[in-house]
Amino acid sequence: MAEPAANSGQALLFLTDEQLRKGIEAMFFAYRGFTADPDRILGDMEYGRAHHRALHFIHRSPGTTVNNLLSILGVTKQSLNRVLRSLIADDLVSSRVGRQDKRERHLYLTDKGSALERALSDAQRDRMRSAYRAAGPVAVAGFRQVLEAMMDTDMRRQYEALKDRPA
Amino acid sequence: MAEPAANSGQALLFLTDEQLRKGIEAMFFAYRGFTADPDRILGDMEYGRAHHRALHFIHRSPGTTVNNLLSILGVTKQSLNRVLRSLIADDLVSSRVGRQDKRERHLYLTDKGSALERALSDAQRDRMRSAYRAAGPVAVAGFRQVLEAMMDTDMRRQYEALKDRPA
DNA sequence: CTTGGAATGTCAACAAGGCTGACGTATCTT
DNA sequence: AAGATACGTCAGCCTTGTTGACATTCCAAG
Repeated sequence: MAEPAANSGQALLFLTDEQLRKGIEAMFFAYRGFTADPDRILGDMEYGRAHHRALHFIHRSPGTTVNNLLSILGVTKQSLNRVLRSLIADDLVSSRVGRQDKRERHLYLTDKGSALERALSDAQRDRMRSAYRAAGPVAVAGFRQVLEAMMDTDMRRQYEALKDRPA
Repeated sequence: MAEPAANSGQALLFLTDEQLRKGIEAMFFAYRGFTADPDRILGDMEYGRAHHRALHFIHRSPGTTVNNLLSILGVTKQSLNRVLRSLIADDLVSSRVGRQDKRERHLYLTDKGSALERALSDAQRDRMRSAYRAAGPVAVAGFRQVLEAMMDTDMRRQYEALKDRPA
């Protein structure tokens, strides 16, 4: 067990290795569910989960730059570039040269890209909604609290920056 | 917004698209943190996340068969086989032909395998523990509830089967 | 007892999507 | 004019997913 009996030994049972292991396995199985629906939709096309992530965050922050997206997704530019190239080639994403800084490319979803993004996020949201509904508002608050505490500080900053955006 | 105003319009604010989106993004960023520490350890070796998963579940269910592991991990047997082959070659896992059914291979961790499994799960547990501690027991209960509701039914069965195992 | 089907596991080859390294180009900043 | 920054791209590697083909073993029907 992880905790010494020094801590008045009663309120800390949720920190036992056993409880932590259950949390770890719950994370593993739940994440599979979390990605399953969009993956199913994408499986029929030439795209994958990486494309979904790019579409999601471009949707969230229209006009974002490549560098910005890079730091949110936490991948290398070569990796992102491969994805973006195909999205742009297929007219799901448009890339516009920056007005102030012409080195930057600002990314936007096209109508076609918005449609796919919506289909994917609808599927994912449906599952999330039914999980939320089943668990109830108190559980949901706890869910978010634990997840936020689990992030790296850098990621949490990215997350917080997006969190309370208008829409 | 997702919910019609029909539902007495007050207790269901946690089911708005906005709230669901935050949950989705929290899942994304938290999962990165969740895997970051073991990944860092594995990055220095010739192994990856797939090896970690195999070690974890063999540790959990010593003597499990390949087929069993397959259904837990949700990958094809060919994919798992590659991982197992290297783990066996490096003497982290031992594979014994079944006594009753000689088609089956029963999998066990060697001492070396146990040591690596422990190192990886220690790292992951440390992060989980500090997240749990930061969020508190009520939040943790909610966390688990939502995750369980998010799983596919098949996965939930796998999860439940492991959940209350002795050790 | 034999034979065919089902189940288990292995090997081979391919694709997606990460990674590093190196380089070119345009643009901004000093 | 020089250096830094933003972006794109080529080449090559690794992990980890996929399908297809095949060997072994078990079991049940004839």
